[in-house]
Amino acid sequence: MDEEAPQKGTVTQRAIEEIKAMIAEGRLEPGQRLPTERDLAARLGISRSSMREAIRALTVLGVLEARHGSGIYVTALEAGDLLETFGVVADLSRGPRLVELLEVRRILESTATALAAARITEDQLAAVEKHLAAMNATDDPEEILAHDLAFHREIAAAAGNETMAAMLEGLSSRTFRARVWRGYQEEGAFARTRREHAAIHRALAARDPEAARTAAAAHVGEVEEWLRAQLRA
Amino acid sequence: MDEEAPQKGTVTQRAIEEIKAMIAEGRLEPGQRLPTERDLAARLGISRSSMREAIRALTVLGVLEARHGSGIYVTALEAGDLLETFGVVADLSRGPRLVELLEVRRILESTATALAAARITEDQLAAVEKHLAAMNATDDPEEILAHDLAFHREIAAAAGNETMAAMLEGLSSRTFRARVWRGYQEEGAFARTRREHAAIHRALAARDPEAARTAAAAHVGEVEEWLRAQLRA
DNA sequence: CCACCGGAGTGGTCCGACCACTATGGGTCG
DNA sequence: CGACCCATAGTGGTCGGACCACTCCGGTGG
Repeated sequence: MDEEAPQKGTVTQRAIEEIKAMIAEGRLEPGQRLPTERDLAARLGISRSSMREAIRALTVLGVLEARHGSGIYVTALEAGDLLETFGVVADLSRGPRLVELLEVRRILESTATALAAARITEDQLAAVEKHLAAMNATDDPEEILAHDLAFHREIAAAAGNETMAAMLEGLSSRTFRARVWRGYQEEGAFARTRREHAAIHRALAARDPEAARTAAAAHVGEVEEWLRAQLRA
Repeated sequence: MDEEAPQKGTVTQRAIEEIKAMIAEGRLEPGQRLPTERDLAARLGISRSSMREAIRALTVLGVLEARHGSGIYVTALEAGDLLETFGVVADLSRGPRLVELLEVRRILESTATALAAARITEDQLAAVEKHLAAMNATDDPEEILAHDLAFHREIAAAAGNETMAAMLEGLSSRTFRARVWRGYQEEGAFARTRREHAAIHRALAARDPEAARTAAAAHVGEVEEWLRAQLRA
C-alpha cells in the first residue's frame, strides 16, 4: 500500500497539482507558511530543483509568495493576487486578439461604471474628481496616463466587486499604453477623452446607472474603433 | 558599454521579463522555436537551473510550450493558450470571491449569449440543440455536466469573441462542479436548469438578442443567488 | 525505394555545494 | 533592568555538472 507510480506528466507538474490540491482542500490556508523547499521535495520524493520549479510556477500565478531567508507562504488569494497574470495576457495579445480584449473591457467597464453610479460614496466620488482634475491640469502624457488609470481604478473599486476591478486593472495597462501612442497620431484625442471622462463623472455624480453605462461604453468603444481601424490599415 | 548590473529582483525573474520582452517586441513569433535551455542560460549569463525556472513559469502561463526531446516553442498566443490559467484562479477562489467571479460570469455570459443570438449560424444552432437534447436525455450527472458545459461553450463560440469564450470556459469549470453538488441538495434544480436552457435556446432560435441576454443572466443569476444563500448559512 | 536503427541533440531530473538574506536569541552596553 | 547589537542557524536563491528519457534525422541494409 505504498501509493506509487501515478507518474503522469512531469514530476514538477505533479508537484504543482499537489500543492494546488492542498490549498483547494483547505489543508493550506491563505497566509500560512509552507514547509521548506527541502522538506516538500523530500515529502513528494522529488529533487529540490523540481520542487523549486513547481514553487516558481505557483509564484507567478500569484498563489504562493517566496520570501528570501524566511520561507514560502500562501498569498491572501485575493482577486488582485490571482489576476495579476491577467496583465501579462493583455500585454502579449496582439492584432485581433487585442480588439477582443478591448471588447471584453468595454462590457465589464460599462457594467462596473453603472454599478458604481448606484453605489458610490461621497468619499469615493471625491477621489474620482481629484484624478479627473489632475488629469486636466497637466499635459505631461505620463502624468495624464497615471491619473487616467487611477480614475478608472477608483470607479471599478466603487462598483464593489474586487474581482472585476482586478480584471479591469489587467485589461488596462496595455490598452492605455496604446492610447498614448494614439495621442501622438491623432490630434484632438486628448480633448475627446476629456469630454468622455466628464460625461462619466456627470453620470456618477447624478447616480444615474444607465447614463454611466452608456458613457463608459462609448469611452472604451472609442479606443476600440480606433484600434479596429488601425488593424485594417 | 557592457550593460551590466541591472540586478533587480531574482535572476529568474529577470529571465522571465527578458523572454516576455522578446515576444512582446516581436523578436519571437508565435509557434517559433527558442534556443535551447543551455543556450538561453549562457546568453543571459545565468545557470540552466534558473533559466529552467523561468521557462517553467512561462509554460504555466501558456506562453511557452516545452516538447521533450524537441525544443521549446512559443505557443500560438491564442486566447485559449493564455487564459488557461484563468481556470486555476476560479478553482482557488472561495467564499465571497466566488460570488464575484459568478457575477463577472453573469455579465459576460449574458452579453455573449446576446451576441450569439444575433450572429449564430444554422450549423452552430444545430450543435447547441444537440447538446440540449443530449442533456435532457440522460440523468447521469457526469454526462449532464459535460453537455451543459458544451452547450454554453457552443454559444460562447457563436458570439465570435474567442477571448470572451476562453474566459467563460475558465469561469465555468469550478462553477459547474458546484452546481452538481447543488443538485444533490435541492430537488428541482435539474428541472429548473432544463427550463432555463430551453429559454436560452428559444431566444437563440428566434434571433432575439435581448431575450437571450435576459435568459442567460437569469440562468447564471440563479446559481449566483443560491451561492449567496449558501454563504450566509 | 522503403523500413529500420543508431546517434546526436534536446528537455527532464537529480545531486551537492555555496551564496544571500532573515529571524532569533543571547550577550553586552547604557 | 531594559534596549540594543551581533553571531548564528535556517531559509530561499544560484550554480555547475551529471545522467536519464525522448525526439528527430540521416545512414544503412534489405
